[in-house]
Amino acid sequence: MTEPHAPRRGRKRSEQSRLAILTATFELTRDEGYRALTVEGIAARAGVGKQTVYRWWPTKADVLLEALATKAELHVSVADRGSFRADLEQFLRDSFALLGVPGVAQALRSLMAEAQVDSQFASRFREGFLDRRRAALAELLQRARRRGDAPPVADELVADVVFGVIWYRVLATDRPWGEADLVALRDLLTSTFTNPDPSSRIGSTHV
Amino acid sequence: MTEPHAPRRGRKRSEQSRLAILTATFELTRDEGYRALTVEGIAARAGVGKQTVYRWWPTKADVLLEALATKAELHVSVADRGSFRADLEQFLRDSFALLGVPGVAQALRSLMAEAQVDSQFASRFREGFLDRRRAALAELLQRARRRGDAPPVADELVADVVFGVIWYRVLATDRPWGEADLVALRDLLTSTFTNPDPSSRIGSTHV
Amino acid sequence: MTEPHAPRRGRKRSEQSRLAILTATFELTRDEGYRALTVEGIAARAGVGKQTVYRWWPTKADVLLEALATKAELHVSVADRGSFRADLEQFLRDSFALLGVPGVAQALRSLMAEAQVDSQFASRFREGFLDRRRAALAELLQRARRRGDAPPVADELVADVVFGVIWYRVLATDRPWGEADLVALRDLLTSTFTNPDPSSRIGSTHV
Amino acid sequence: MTEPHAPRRGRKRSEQSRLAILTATFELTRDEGYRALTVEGIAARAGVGKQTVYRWWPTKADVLLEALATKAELHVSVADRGSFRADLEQFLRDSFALLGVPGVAQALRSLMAEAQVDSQFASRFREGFLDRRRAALAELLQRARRRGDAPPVADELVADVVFGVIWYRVLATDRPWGEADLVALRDLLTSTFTNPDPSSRIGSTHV
DNA sequence: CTGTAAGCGAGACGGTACGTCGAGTCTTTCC
DNA sequence: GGAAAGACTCGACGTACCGTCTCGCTTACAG
Repeated sequence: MTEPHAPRRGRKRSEQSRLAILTATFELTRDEGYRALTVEGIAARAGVGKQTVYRWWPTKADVLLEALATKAELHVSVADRGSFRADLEQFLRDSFALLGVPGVAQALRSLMAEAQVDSQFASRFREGFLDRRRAALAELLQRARRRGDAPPVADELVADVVFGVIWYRVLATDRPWGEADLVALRDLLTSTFTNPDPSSRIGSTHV
Repeated sequence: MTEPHAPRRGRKRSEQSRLAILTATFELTRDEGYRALTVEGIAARAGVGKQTVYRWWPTKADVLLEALATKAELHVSVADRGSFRADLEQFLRDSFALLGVPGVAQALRSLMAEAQVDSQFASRFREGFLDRRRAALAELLQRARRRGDAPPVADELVADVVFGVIWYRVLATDRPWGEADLVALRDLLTSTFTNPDPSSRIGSTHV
Repeated sequence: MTEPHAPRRGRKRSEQSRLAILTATFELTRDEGYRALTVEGIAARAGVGKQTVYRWWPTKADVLLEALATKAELHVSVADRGSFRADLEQFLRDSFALLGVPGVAQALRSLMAEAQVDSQFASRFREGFLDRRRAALAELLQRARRRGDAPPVADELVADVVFGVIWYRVLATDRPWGEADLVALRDLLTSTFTNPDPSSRIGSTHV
Repeated sequence: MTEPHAPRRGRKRSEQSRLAILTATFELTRDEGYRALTVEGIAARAGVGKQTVYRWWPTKADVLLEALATKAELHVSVADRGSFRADLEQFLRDSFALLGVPGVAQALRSLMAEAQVDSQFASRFREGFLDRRRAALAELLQRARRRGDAPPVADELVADVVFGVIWYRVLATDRPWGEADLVALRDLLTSTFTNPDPSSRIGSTHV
C-alpha cells in the first residue's frame, strides 16, 4: 500500500528530528496549552528549523495527532472476554486509562477543537483517530450480534452513546471518571429492556 | 437584583453598535467560518471601532456567545407534557430544531472549540450556555422523579447521555439528525429495564 | 482690538480649570517628557474633561505654549544699560536665567520640535514666542544704532547669531552655559573689527 | 575593525528591501511631512512587511537618518583652500547646497525635532550626523590654527555660531539663504578684531 | 571518489491580526 | 451654555506567528 517509490536520493529524513518534534509538541501542549503551541515554539524547543516541521506535516494539529499516537498507546484491546457486557467494560476501562495519561486528555481536547475550525484537519482526525476507535467498538458489537447478546438497539446508537458520553465529559465538564460512572454506563447499555408500550406492558413479569 | 447604580454620567452605550457587532459576528462565523473570524473583521463589517468591541467583550468568542443568544431562541420549553417520555421527546425536538437554524451549529462548534483552548472562556461558556441547558433537563428529570416515571438511572447519567450524543454528533460526525435517531434515543432512556443478572437470565422471555 | 462681544450667555469659563490644565501640562512635560504628554493625561491630572481642553486650545502644544507663558517670566528687560555691550550682556543673562528654570528648557525644546512637524503651530509659536524675543533684541540694536555703538554687521545677522547659538546649544548639545560662554559671545559681537584685506594684513600686529 | 563575526547562517538581509525602505521613507517625509510618516506607511510603500522595518531600525527616525545619509551626499569637503576664510566659505557653501536638495531640510528638521523628544535617538542623531559635521569644521579650524589664521576666538564658539546660525534659520525662520548671508557670516568670523577694551581703545585708528 | 540531490538548522522575508493607546468628536447629565 | 464623564470612530503602534524563501552545510546514493 505504501508506495515503495524509488529509494530516493539525497539525505534521509532524520528520525532524531522527527522524534524531537513530536516530543516537543506533546510536552508543549501538555504544559503550556494548545493556545500557546506554535510551530516556531515547536521548532525552537526541538532544536530544529521551522521548515523541517512544515516539510513533513501540514499543520501543527497534525504534528500533535502523530505525537499522540507516538506518546500514548492508542490501541484498544478487542480481545473476547466472553460477553458484550465484559467487552464493553474493558473498552471503557481502556478508554479511561488512556484519558488518565497526563497530556492525553489535553491533546484530545485540542485536536477536537482544531477539527471544529479546520475541516481538512477534521477529516484527517476522523480517519486517524475517531474512526479507528469507532471501528474497534463496532467489532465488539458485531461479535455480540453473532453471540446473541448485543443490546436491542442500533449499533450506531450504542457508539454514539459511548463516545458521546466520553467526549462530552472530557470537553464540557470537569467531573473526573469514577468506577461508578463506568458501571452505570455499561449497565445502561447492557441491561435488558422491555418497551414500555402500554399494551405490551400488560402481563409483563417485571417492573 | 440588577444594581440600579446611579444613572451614570457620560454618553450611553450605543445599542446600535452592540447589535451591529453581534450581527456581524454571527454572520461572519456562519459564512466564513470561525477561523476567519477576527475582531478586526467584526469591527469593519459592523462599521465600528475595534475598541468598541474590546470595551464590552473580553474575546471574540464571548461576542459570538452573546450573538448566539441574541440571534437564536435558546430557550427550551419545560412545559409539562404528561410523561417524562413526552417531555424528553420535546426537549430533543427543540434541541434539533435549534441546531437546524443556519449558523447555530457552526457557532456552537466554534464556541466548544474555543472553550477547549481558553479555560477562562470555558467557564463563561458553561455558565452562559451549557449549564442552562443542563438545568432545563434537570427540571424535567425532577418532575419525572416526583411523578414516578424517571428512568431507573442516575440523573447525571441521563444528562451525560443526552448531551453527549447531541454534542458528539455535532462535533465528530457529519450524520444529520433524523426522526429515527430521536426516537431511538428517547426509547433508550425511557424503556423499562431489568438487570441482566445471570441467574435471573435463565428462562428469560426476551433477548 | 479684543472684540467686546456681547457679555456671553451661559456659564463662564472656569479660571480654575484653565489653571489646572496649564499646571498639569507644564508639570507633565517637565517630569515625564513631551512624548508622554497626552491630552488625556492632561485632563486626567487636571481633573477636567478632555473637551474642556479641546474647547480652548487647538493642540496640546498650544496648551504648553500658554503654560510656559504663565509659569515662567518670559519678559526680557530692555532697560537701557548705557552701551550695547552691556545691553546684550543683560539680554543673554536673562535668557540663560530663563533656561535655568526647571522645565523651561524642556518646554522650549518640545515646542520647537512640535513646530517642525506642525506648520500651523509653527506660526503660532513664532508669533507667541520667537518673534517677541527677536523684537526685544531688535529694540536693543535700534537703540545702539542711534547711540552709535551697534556692531558693524546687519542687525539680522546679530539676531541670527544670538538666537542661533542659544537654540543650538539647547537643542543639539548637552553643554551647560557658563559665564565664559556668555562673555565670549558678547565679545564676538561687540569687538571692533578690521577687514582682513590681504594688503592691510602685512605688518598686522595681531594673529 | 568591523568584526568579521562568523559568516552568519540563514538567509541574508535583502539589500533590495533595505533600499526600498529608505527611499520610501525619504520620499514620504519630503512629500507628506514627518507627521504623516508612519512605519505602516513606509512598509506599505516599500512593499515590505512591517517587521522588516522593525528588525533593522529601532524607530522610524533612525530609518530617516539612514535614508538621509543614503539619499544625500552628506560628506563635506575639507580640502585645503589656502586660508580659513576660503575653507569656511566652502564649508558654508556645501552646507547650503545640501539644504537646497529637495527633502533634505525637511528631513533634518524632522530629525532634530525627534531628537528633542526621544533622548535615545538624540544620541544616535548626534553620533550619526551632528558630531560628524562638527568634526569636519573642527578639522578646518585646526588647520587654521596651524596655519595661523584662525579666528581669535575659541573653536567651540566658532562652531556654535556656524551651526547655530544654520540650524536656527532652518528651524525657526522662513528666510532662505542668500549669497549675502553667506558672506556676512564668513566675514563675521574671519574679520580681524581688536578688543574694544576701553584702555586699548584710546588711539585706536579704526572705529 | 565525486558530483548532485535531498534534508537540515538558521533566519530573513511579506503578511495578517493582535490588543493597546491616543486623537479628536459626540452625547449625556449636572450646574 | 460650560463642565465632567465617558462612549464613539479611527488610525497607528509594536509584537507574535504564519507559511515561504534563501543561505551554507551535511549526508548519501549514483555515475
